[in-house]
Amino acid sequence: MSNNQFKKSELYSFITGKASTAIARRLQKNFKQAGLDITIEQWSVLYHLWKEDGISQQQLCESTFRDKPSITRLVDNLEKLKMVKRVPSKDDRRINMIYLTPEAQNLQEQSMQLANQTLNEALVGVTHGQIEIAKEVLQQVYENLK
Amino acid sequence: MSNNQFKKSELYSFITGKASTAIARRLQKNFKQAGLDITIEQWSVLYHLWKEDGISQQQLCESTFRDKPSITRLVDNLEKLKMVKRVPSKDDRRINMIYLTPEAQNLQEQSMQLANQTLNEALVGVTHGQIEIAKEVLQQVYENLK
DNA sequence: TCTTTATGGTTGCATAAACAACTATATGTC
DNA sequence: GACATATAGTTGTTTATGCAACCATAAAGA
Repeated sequence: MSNNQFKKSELYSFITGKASTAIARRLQKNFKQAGLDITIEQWSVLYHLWKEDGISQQQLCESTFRDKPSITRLVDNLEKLKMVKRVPSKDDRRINMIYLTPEAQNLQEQSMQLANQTLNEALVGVTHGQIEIAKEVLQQVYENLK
Repeated sequence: MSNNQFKKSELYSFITGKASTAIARRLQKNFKQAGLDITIEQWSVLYHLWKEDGISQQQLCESTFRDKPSITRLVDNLEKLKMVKRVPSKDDRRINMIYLTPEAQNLQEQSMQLANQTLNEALVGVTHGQIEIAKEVLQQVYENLK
C-alpha cells in the first residue's frame, strides 16, 4: 500500500525535472539549429492546435497544463508572430477561438520531425519496455496531482 | 538498437514535463501551506548546500543543472532572504563560496519532510519496481542529453 | 426579472530561465 | 614576464510561470 518506506534519495531530481529540462533544452537547440524561431512553450500550443484547430484558450489551458494567464500571453506572442489568430466566438462572447495561420500550418511537419529526432536522441539505450513503464509512472504521477 | 520505430504520441508530455511540473506545483503548495516562504528553485539550491555546505556557485550550477546567471540570481534572492552568504575564496578570488545561515539550516528537516510527503502523494499506486525503472529511464535521458 | 454565481479571459507583480555580452582573476605557453 | 586562453561570476534582455485581482458575459435561482 504505502511507498513511505523506500529510499528517496536521487528521486529529488524527479522534482527538479532534470530529464524533462534536458529534453526541452535539446529540442529548443534543435529548433534553433534548423532556423525555427519559436519557443518550445509556443510549440506546445501549436502542437495541440495541429491536433485540433479552432479551440478556446480554456481548452488550451487544459491540454497544455498551463494556467489562464500563461495561455493569454503565449497566445499574445503567437499572435505577434502571426502564427495564430484570436476569433471571438459567436455563441459565447466570453470565448476566443484560436486558429492557426497558414504560416503555422506549414511548421507542423518540420517541427514534429525535429521533436521525433529529439526524442530519439533522448532515448538512446532505453528499451521499448522501459519507456512504456516510465510513461505509465509519469502518467500516474500526473493523475495523482493534477 | 533503434527507437526510431515506436509510437511517439503521448510521449510529448515528456517534453513538456507535465509530471515534474505537477510535482513542483504540489511541493510549492505544500511549502506554502506549512508557512515555508521559499520557492522550489531556492529549495533546490538549499538542498545541495545541506548535502555539502560551502561550495562554489559553479558547483551549484552543476548539481542543480542550471546556468551561471540562474545561480547568480538564486543566490542573490537567497541572500536577501538571509538564507545563504557569499564568502570570497581566499585561494581563488574569482570564486564565491556559498554558506548556509543558521536560519536555513533550521529549514532542512521540515522541508525535507514536506518533500517526502509530496513524493508520497505523487507516487500513490505506483510500485517500487516501476519507480526504479522510471528512475533509470530519466537518468539515462539526462545522461544522453546533458 | 433581478440577483447571485460561475466561467473565459486579461492585467499586475514577483520569480525564474535562456542566451549573449561582459568583467575579473587564473592558468598556460612562448 | 607578456600575452593568449580558460574559468568564475555578473548584467541585460526576452520569454515564461504562479498567484491574485480584475472585467465581461453567461447561467442559475429566487
